[in-house]
Amino acid sequence: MNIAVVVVIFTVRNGQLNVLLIERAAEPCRGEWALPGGALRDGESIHGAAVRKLADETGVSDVFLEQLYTFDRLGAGRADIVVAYFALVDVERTRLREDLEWRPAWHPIRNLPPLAFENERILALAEQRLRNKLEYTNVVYSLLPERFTLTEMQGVYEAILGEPIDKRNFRRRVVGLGIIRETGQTRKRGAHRPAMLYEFTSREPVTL
Amino acid sequence: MNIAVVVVIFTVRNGQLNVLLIERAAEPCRGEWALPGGALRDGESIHGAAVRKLADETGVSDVFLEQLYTFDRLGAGRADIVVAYFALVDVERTRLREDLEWRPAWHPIRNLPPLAFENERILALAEQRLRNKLEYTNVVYSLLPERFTLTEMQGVYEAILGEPIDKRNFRRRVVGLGIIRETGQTRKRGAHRPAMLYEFTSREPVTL
DNA sequence: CCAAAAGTGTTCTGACTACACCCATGC
DNA sequence: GCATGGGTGTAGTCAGAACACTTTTGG
Repeated sequence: MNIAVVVVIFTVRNGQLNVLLIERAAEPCRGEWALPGGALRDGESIHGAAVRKLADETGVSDVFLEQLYTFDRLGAGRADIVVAYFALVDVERTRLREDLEWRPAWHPIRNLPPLAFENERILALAEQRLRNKLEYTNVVYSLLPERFTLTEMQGVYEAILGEPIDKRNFRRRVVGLGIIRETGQTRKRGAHRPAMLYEFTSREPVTL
Repeated sequence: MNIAVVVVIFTVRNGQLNVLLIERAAEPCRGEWALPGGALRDGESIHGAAVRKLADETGVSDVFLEQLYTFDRLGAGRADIVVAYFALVDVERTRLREDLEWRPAWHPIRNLPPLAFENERILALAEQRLRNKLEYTNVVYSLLPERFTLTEMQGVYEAILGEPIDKRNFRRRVVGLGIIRETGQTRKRGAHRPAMLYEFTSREPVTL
């Protein structure tokens, strides 16, 4: 039996939800795009393999990473069983590999190229799970830098949910839930009024 | 790589949440109890294996069955990877095998024997998932017969959530959500007023 | 003075909670 | 007539949704 791990790595970039894909340089499906992944190494746990893959592709490791679902018989893939994980990263912290052979690149989830190995199924499930988790957990911490403005945070929610949110209701909710707190510092950016900087009260996943 | 499937089969019996366990007749862990499961057969999908295991042990097949989580390195088990499923059955429809070698039996979840292969971890996750699903899906359909009284349905909720529920609020909620409808028929049982029989509007899992 | 983003309150509605009594039946 | 479970209504509270204007800043 052949087991592989794939990782759906999400980020928010330019106000859009993006996912990391890799252009396959080898057969099968050369030239198509696919989620980063690969076989388990000897003695490696599945979670360990997901952590490794994530770090390989983005250089980050202390982020939200969770098992998503286990598939079998995906397309014409080599693996019989594929354990999918999903991760959330702040795009500013990532350094993508500049590999000629296996090019990684961010793709807006609303405008994907054709994918290999039925990766669409995995992505659809991951996106749905992400949307759900936004509502009842603090996972958004993993998509933002240490300090951020409420407007930036709201932008992340809007990018993922795909619809505008009322500013005042949003502020009330997130502050009221206690997932963030004021730092007391402000940031000026361009010709704007300075904005209060916030931080997360917890950088571990918490169910609200 | 060695892959196994296990199935957490829940039912409600005597007002308590129960799970189906099997006493192991073979090494390793002979004499301990464990969740039903086993290796994948040749050419079988993981979902197919879960369906087969469920049918083997209970005789039912048209019930709620969903993938739960994928574990690795569980205890001293034979399999490297264990894909866990969970199922909900109406105890009245089941026929347990009367096997001398592999005795299956219902166990109240609040009073379990020692389990093999860290099956406690799987059970804890399954129970939590079940409680969550009760709140936002109609999965309870799979724990009740075709026709039932509201009191019976409420008893199932109370058994799973482990706390009493107000009768009037419960009725308002489930009827208001539209997950059940009146059949127009009533049932008399003992020295009681006849009770309206209800049925589920859908016997497929539905997210509310 | 203008453009751009930050910040701020109130009202309405629907959902959930808590709570107590009468009814139909079989024995 | 009594024990058993079936059935019903109301008031209070809270969370979420809708909604528009003023402030600070840099250019």
